[in-house]
Amino acid sequence: MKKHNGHRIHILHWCTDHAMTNALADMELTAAQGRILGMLELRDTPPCSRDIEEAFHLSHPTVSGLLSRMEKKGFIRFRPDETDRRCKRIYILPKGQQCTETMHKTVQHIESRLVQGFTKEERTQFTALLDRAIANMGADLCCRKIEEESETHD
Amino acid sequence: MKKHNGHRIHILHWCTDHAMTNALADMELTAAQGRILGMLELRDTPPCSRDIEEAFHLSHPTVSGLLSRMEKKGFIRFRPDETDRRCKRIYILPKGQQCTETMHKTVQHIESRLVQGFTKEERTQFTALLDRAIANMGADLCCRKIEEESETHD
DNA sequence: GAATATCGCGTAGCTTGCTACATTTTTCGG
DNA sequence: CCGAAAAATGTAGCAAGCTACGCGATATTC
Repeated sequence: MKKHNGHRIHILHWCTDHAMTNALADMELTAAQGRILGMLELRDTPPCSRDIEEAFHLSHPTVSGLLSRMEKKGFIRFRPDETDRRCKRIYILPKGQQCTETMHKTVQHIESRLVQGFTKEERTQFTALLDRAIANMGADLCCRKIEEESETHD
Repeated sequence: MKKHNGHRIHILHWCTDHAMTNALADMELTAAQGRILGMLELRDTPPCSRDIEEAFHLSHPTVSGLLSRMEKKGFIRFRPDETDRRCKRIYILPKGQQCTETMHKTVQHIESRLVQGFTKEERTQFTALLDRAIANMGADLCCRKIEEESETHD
């Protein structure tokens, strides 16, 4: 229908997200929750909500909701920080630990499927063009904070 | 943080959607509502919900919610079909009509910003690679229905 | 040391996406 | 012609994103 690159990105995002959702559904994990679990596993010190917000560029109510659902399902556990009584550190539980391997495999699987059939040069160029497009959108920093610049249309 | 193409697509989607949201905020329109409005304008015959679901690959409760909010804000109006009493046709109202021009300009603006600084060859290749990636994800048909094929990880 | 600012988190309430089920109307088969 | 299937919509309830506001704990400043 629409032949815009924006539309293509929309579809591609939909596909990868959907593939992730499907792959994790058996474990009662959603895509967003899986991503958090994968991050928890890589950390040596248990993070607090704030750390997750920054890592994924999400608002704190969003993270709060995700974590409480993950806690309810037994993937993680909260425990108050010993020195700073404001923050609750997030500990991954065995049930959560078990899912991380599948999670990482799924990410890899989707990654390889995305560029299936691409030559080495095409893969390099694909990544490079995506990065340049991101930079064009003013998000080379990391995404977030683009405001105040969409009024360039005469 | 993550160096996956999947992550890049995630960010890019976030950026384009955010840019659209910002550009339409003044008119009390959200990105999803704007897209629908843009489609309404191009049609000669007023569509029913079903048509919109198919055009954007959305579920009918999603479309239903979008439309009812758009109706509440005075962008559109429902009117029962004369022959088929099941479906309600969707008519764009003047207030909605006024927004479509800005909508289309915004889409164009984002499009050109995305590939800003790309040579003609790079633009062609970018589009081609995106299309191939979409086809790889099993969505060459249009997206949707990928199920039953994410278990290829040994 | 007390007042104030900042930080981490919680809750309320919104939009947009989904699935699953119900309802009504149309269509189709016997 | 009547009953069953299919089609269009509606409703309930959930996940994941957001902003705005509030509250308690820590930090800072005078």
